[in-house]
Amino acid sequence: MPVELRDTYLFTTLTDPQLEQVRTLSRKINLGEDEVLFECGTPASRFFLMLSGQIKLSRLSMDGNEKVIGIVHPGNTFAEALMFQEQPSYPVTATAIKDSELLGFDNQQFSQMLRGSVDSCFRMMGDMSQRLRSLIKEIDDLTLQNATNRVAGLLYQYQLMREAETFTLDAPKGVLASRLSVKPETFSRILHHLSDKEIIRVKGNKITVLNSDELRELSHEDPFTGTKKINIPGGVCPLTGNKRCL
Amino acid sequence: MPVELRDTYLFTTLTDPQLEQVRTLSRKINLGEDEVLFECGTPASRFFLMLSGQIKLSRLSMDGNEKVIGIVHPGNTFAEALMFQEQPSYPVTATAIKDSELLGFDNQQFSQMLRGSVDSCFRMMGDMSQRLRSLIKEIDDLTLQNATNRVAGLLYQYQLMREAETFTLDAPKGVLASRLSVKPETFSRILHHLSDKEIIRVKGNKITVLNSDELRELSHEDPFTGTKKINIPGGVCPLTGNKRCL
DNA sequence: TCCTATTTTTAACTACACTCAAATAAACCA
DNA sequence: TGGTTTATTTGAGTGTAGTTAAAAATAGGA
Repeated sequence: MPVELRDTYLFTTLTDPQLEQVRTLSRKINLGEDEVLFECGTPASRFFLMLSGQIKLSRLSMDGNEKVIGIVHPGNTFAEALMFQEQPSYPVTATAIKDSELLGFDNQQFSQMLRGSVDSCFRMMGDMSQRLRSLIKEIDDLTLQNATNRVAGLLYQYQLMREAETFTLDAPKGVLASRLSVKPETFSRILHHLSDKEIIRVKGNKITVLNSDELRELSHEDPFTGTKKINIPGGVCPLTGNKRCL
Repeated sequence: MPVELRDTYLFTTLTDPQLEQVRTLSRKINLGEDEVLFECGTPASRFFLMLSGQIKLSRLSMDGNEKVIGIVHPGNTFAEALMFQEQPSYPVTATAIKDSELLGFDNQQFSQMLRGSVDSCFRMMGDMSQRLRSLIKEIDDLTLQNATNRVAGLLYQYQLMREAETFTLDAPKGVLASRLSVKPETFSRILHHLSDKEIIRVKGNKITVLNSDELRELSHEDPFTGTKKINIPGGVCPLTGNKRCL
């Protein structure tokens, strides 16, 4: 199904004329695999809505190591938060990892339109708030969880999203590894290890979850809220009866 | 100097009557050292402005490890982004590490006021955008920089902010260590090591920078923009002539 | 289909930062 | 002031994930 402008989180509160205005501001962009949309450090004048394909957002360290900060899927917008900075520059490089179609929106013009719609401002703020939350979770993962926890967490998320025991990893393992801040070799070893313990079965990029409970346990995620379990002294989550959750 | 409401980033665009309204919504809060303002996972109904003291924002892993996500200083607001979530709950625990005074603002009421001021919405979005950027930098630090780089980065930031070769670490070393996701022992060892190389001199919590260039080099920060240097294939930062920077 | 290029896996080894333990230093309070 | 607690430092040993290298599997093109 094609992505509809009005179904996009950021645009749902717009009136028809506003939506039409937004449509006229947008420019269609096509990217081939491995093509770069923008590079880290360059001035940011547009933000984007994915229509199809897949894009990775990444940073490169001085010694040449790449860290994938995020993977963008159809229906998602990205780089919109930069609109509100003085002299915005992209903090990541965006590279298509599949042939992709997207819409680009001019920051200035969109910002102008936002001024006419407090509702859209609130949408935007909800969106940014969500992103902040997920980045905090990410920092939590990086600092308080080990590599196995993170891999388990990824697989558990896949299982929840696909609502199936068997699913396909939709990005190359190397990219997923970098997303988790783990080397490809380590990622491979961990998958193997989880196989040995009969928690999952791996066949190429197809994964079957054999023991979902154990996987969730390893991922330190809360079953009900789908969020990270964290230890609060004496605290119990009012929703789940589990230890209090984020 | 006491913190003035109208000098606070979030409130500077408010009109006098709006500011007065905000003032009436605020409630003064006093915290003693080690007192907890809110706990991770509890429902969030207010956000805060620091007037004096110091507060740490932290998370606890299942096995009891603490990670300090941030340290809040007078003049800063925190937890305001939660206002825009459906059923907001604090993603961190806030604990005073010095006796502190703050103002609490009711989310509902403040949100209502925001609807009357697009300018303030834009302030808020600028604020959140900034926070997003700093969290991305944080993830960069955690994944692409080693412990020494991070400690050097912290010291370099102190030096820039204080505009002095000699400065005082304003939080216990253990807290700073956790802020950097490093164990206190490792933090201590790295300071010692930097002393040995005559890059800094350490005397209790007083640090003197002896070799600022070397410190900056170790921190991988860009001298001009004050932001992280990252490697972009073939790219040079137009501002600094350095490798392109974030 | 073969051949090449890329990705993934396996294996042996290494190192950075952690753990554990104890000594020292600093802060706190009676 | 002395005595207790807490924070910091130092030392020795360990483990997790990274590095290096090479084999195996997979994908892609002629």
